Amino acid sequence: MSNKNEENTRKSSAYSPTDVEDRTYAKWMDRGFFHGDPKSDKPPYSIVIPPPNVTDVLHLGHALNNTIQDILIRKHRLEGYEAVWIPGSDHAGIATQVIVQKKLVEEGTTRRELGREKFLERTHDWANKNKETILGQLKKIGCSCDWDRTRFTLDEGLSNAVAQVFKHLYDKGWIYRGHRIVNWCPSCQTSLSDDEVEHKDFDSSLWYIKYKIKGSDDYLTVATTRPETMLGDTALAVAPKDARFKKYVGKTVILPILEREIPIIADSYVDPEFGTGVVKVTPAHDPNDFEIGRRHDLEEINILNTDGSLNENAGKFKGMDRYKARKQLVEELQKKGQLDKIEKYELSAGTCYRCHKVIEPYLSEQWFVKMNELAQPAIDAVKTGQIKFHPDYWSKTYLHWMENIRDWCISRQLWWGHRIPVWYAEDGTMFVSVDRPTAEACPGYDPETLVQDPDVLDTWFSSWLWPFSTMGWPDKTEELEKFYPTKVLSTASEIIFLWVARMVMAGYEFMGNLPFTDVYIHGTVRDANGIKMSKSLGNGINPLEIINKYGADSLRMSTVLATPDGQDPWISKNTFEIGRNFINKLHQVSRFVMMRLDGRTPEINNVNDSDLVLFDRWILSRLERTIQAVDKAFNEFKLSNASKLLYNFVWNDYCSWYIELIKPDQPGTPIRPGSIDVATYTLVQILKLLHPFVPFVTDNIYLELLALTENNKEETIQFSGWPKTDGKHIDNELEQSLEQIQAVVTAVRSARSELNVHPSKQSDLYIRVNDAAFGELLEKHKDYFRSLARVENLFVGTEIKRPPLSASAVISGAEIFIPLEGLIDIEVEKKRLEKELDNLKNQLIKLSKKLANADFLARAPQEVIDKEKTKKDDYQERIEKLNKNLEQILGW
RNA sequence: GGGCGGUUAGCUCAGCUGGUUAGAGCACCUGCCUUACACGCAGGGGGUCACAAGUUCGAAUCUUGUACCGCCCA
Repeated sequence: MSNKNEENTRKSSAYSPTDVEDRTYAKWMDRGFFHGDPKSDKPPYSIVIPPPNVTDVLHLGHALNNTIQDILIRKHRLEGYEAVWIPGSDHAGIATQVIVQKKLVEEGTTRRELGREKFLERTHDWANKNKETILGQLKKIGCSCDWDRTRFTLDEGLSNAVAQVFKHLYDKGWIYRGHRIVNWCPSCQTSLSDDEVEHKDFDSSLWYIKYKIKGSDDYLTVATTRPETMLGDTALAVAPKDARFKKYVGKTVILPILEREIPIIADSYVDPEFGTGVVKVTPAHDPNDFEIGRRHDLEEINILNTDGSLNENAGKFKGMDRYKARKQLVEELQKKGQLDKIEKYELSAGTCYRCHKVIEPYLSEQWFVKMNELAQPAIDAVKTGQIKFHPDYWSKTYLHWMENIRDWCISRQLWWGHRIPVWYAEDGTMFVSVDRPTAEACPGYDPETLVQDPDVLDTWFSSWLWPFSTMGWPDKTEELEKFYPTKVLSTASEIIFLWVARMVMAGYEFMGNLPFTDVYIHGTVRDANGIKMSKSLGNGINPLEIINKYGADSLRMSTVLATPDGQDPWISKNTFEIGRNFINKLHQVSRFVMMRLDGRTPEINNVNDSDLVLFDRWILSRLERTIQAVDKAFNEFKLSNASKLLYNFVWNDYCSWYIELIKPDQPGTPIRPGSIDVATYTLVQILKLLHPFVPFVTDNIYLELLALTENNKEETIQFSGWPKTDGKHIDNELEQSLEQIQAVVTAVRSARSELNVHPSKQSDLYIRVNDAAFGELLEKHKDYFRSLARVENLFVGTEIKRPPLSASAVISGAEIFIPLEGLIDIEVEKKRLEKELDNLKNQLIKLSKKLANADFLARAPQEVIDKEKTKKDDYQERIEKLNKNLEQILGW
């Protein structure tokens, strides 16, 4: 078998995409086809790319996401919109800085040794290199981005936008600086916003620590998941109404080990049901304790250094890592008899979304954005349907977050990013300014002595401006005028909060309008076992590897076909064979059509309705139906559906039936002119419909066809117009007629195959029809379907007699006989008919029961009852005929 | 603990405004290098639609509950 395959591959004319695709893309770029012109009269259609992080090489998730966007862009470009897709990349603050820092360590240095300026130079170099690679990869996929508009979140223009926004919000009182508990990543050594924290479950313990009450031998026992934070305790708290502890409130306990004296307080935050009913209060290391601390005016003792080690407030544990300190501290408590017990406990702890290490709640000075007022218009936009999510259920997730929104911590203790536009004088006076304040802006101070805030802003503080900052905001550009708001934002669900929601808020606040009207949320790519593809697991598939092997068109088509709308696709390497096979099919059928033009000029845009036979009208009907269905799928953002509709239309209707039907009986004879015209016209429509999905192969075939016409100035399919349909070719009756013919063909094929008749053997065919009209239909078109059923002579009529030693088949409205003297095996034929008979009898029993049910007859709509009755009659008739045929066989 | 998805053929998925003999691709079996395509053609086998109860003349489709898988939030 494998030898045979190799042989076939060798002499195969299979489509080979790799050479075609690079050449084609270069031409598209050269001609500037992707440029969106703000001066154009065409209606605008714009998308901004979710900027890939400069740390990311392209993975299948990007391939999917960007294929979706390219499909939408190309579809609308075809439709006559002025389409623009703005590309770019994100500086990815923490992620990038962490990687570059690691490299420095490998080189035996650190960022602090290098200094801020040098470090930023290094990082820019590294980012630039990656940017090139990533954008190059998008080009390989075929993305039709407007590359002249490529932006980077740390661009001068975008940086200016960021500073403007900061000042705007500060002036409005919506940005403030505060001493708050934030999420601290000791590994990345920066704060994180709540949304950058991922909760994970860990097997951990609950430690029960005994605190001795001053001036008594009593102890209060406290359960904690982080015993080392005890060192920062400044109170114990109980529920105000808890009778067990009422007598202790107001007294003090001695903090074990450090021997500090701390008060016992009552606070309604404490849940008397949880643990022992007594909690330790560590205002500097727990957000709830922080609140309690503020209410009771407690001291806030920070015990951690920025790297997660303990500081001087931790006494003898100073300098020790948090986990090492925990172990020693627990041992010591045990020795002192102050550890009551240890219980197993499943702990849900926050981890850093970049390095995945456990974060620490940490008290520090940070910048925050007040979100409540920003959120309101963004909530309304989704509630009123101005912005729609696809699938719709994501709007619930979005609204839930928005309605419970919390202030956004935007400062990061990093170097890589937009520096916070705030300057301080020595006396602590603060100036918020887009650039270093001028002398007028800081009266009484020398601007040169002002020191800028050392921190940078959250990466997302630049990303949330992306839909308009990329178009030149805050300047009033013609791009903004033409292309804002954008149409669709396509992304995975992970960044609905981090990014999508914030863009909506920024859109309303700074542009006074929504940033996009539709949010398309696609699934997350998983491997063949359903595991999320990730770098660390090494189960990812490199899109470039797939492109090299199968071509970008295959990658795109396969990915879209395999991605159920709204669900996670499971993709393995052979998923891509589907696309490859399909593209080859398209290539082959195009070759066939062009070969069979026989010098005719191909029909590109119109078809002459006056010279059509049944099959021609049928494929046109199917075509229009498909166009309508595809349009509907696009309107509903069901791209996978659209791709499947096209796949089926091309493979089944067009290739398997239509092309086979128009092939002449005799090899070498030209195809009927009317039919070859319909074949080329339909092919062109197929190419247009498929172009968004498989841009390379369709553009090339289109141009090959065009080259055969006189009107061959067009250089690409991209602006050639999206197929339109007024439905005038749609004809139900016609489609039914063809289904009848297909039923005959299938019945003959099935009988022959089951009787093991060699495909090359031709045979006669006798068809006894119930009514003359069906007979006429078959008679009239017999030349067309003869070859499909390997028929030599065809006899049709209502009075046809069964020839001796013939195989038979019964379909609705007709009996089919195939004389097979010498070939027919009576036993096999008998079994065949019996099987079919069984099948029908079972169906008939079910139907009869249904029709005997008085309730059914009384309550079901008449239409349904009639349908069932007709069906019953049909089954009964076929059973009778089958019985008769079977009897005849037994007589042979 | 709360919310959202999912559970249909060996695998990945359609079908879900209730009425079809429950479909497709891959895989499998049989035959075929048939005038584009073996990355192909033709034929075939394979599913009590997770489970339970309910609504209904009728449920894969609607309701409720249960189980399991996944995601998000706390």
